[in-house]
Amino acid sequence: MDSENVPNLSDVTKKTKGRQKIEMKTIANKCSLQVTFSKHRTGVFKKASELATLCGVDLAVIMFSPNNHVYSFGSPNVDSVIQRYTTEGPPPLFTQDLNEAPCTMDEGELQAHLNCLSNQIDAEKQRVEDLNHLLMAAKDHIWWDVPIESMSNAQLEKYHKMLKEIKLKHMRHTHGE
Amino acid sequence: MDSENVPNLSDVTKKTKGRQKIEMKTIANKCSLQVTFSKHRTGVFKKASELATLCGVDLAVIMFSPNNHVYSFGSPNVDSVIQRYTTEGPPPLFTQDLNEAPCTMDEGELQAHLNCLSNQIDAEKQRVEDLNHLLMAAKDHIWWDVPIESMSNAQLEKYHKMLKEIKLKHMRHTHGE
DNA sequence: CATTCTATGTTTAGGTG
DNA sequence: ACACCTAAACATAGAAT
Repeated sequence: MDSENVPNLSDVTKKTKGRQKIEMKTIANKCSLQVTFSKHRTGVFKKASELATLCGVDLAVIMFSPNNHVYSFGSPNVDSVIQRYTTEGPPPLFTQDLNEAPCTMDEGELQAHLNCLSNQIDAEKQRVEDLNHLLMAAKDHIWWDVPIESMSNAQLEKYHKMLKEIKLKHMRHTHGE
Repeated sequence: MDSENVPNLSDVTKKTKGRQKIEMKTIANKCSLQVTFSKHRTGVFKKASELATLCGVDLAVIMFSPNNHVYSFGSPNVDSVIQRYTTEGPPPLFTQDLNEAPCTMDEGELQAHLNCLSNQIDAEKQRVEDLNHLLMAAKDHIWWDVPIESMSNAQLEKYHKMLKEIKLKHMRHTHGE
C-alpha cells in the first residue's frame, strides 16, 4: 500500500533511531533508566533461560530493580541453585598458607582461591525453606515474566488454589506447627 | 591478494557458516555442548554485568557447567545478593483473604500476589559487610572470568598481597576483633 | 510501568587454526 | 580445550503508544 511512500534518498531528516553505541556508565535519567532496565532484564533472563535449555545446566539469576523489586529466574529453580552454591559452590580451600605461598602459584590456583573466598567468610543458615519452596513452585509456574493475561481460566483457577495452599502452609508455619 | 579468488556465483559449495537459527533443545553432542556453554556463559555474564553497570542494580548469576564447575558473578557480589534475596526477597503481603477471593480476581492482582509472595518470609540481617567488601574488591578486579594467565607478574604479585590482606581481615574477624 | 517499531550494534553457530 | 572468522540471528536505543 502507498507505493509512493518509499524511502527516498533525498530524505535529509536523519532520524536518530536504531541502537546507538552503548556507554558503560550508569544512566542518569531516571525515566530512561527504567526502560533500559526493563529491556535488559528481559534480555538477561532470556539469555539465561536459553543457556539453561540449550545446555541443560542449573543456573540462577537474581536481581533487584532500581525500585528495589525482586526479579529472579532459576533452573530448575532459584533456591536449589542457591543451596547448591552455598554448599558445594565455593570449595573449602584456603588450606594453603598464603603468607608462604610464592607468587608463582599458578593461575588456576589463584582463580580457585578467589572462588573459594566468596564462600569462606560466612556460613549462615537459611531457614525459610518451607515457604520459599512453595513460593518457588508458584514462581516457577509463571516462569519469571510470562504474561499472565495469556493464561486460560483453568490455569488461573489452578493458581488460585496454589495461593490458598501457600497461605495455609504459611499460617501453620507461623503458628508453630 | 589473489584478485582472482573472488567469490563467484557458480560457487556451488555453500559454506554453512554464520549463525543458524537456534533450536531450543538440549544439545546432544557433548563436544559442541561445551563450546556452546562457553560462549553462552560469556554472553550471559556480559549481559548481566552490562545491566549492573548500566542501571546500577544489584544482581547475581550463578551457574553450574555441564562438568559441574561453578561460575558466578555478582554485583556488588554474589553473597550479598543471595542474602538480600533470602531475606527481603519475598515481600510481606498476604493480607488479602485468598480463601474468599473469587477466581475472578484479575491478572494484575494475581501477579501482584505472586510478586509479593516472593518478598514475604523473613527479615534477617546481613553482617558480613567488612569481609564481603574486600572480597568484592578482589573479585571486581578479576571480574568474573578474566584469563588470569594474561596477567603480568606484577599483577599476580598484587593479587597475592590482596589475598593476604583478605586472609588477615578474615582472621581478625573470626577472632572477634 | 511495559511494549511496539525500526535502524543499527551485538552475539554466536559453525568452520578453521 | 580456546582464539579467530564470517554471516545470520538476535538485542536494543530512542521514539511513540
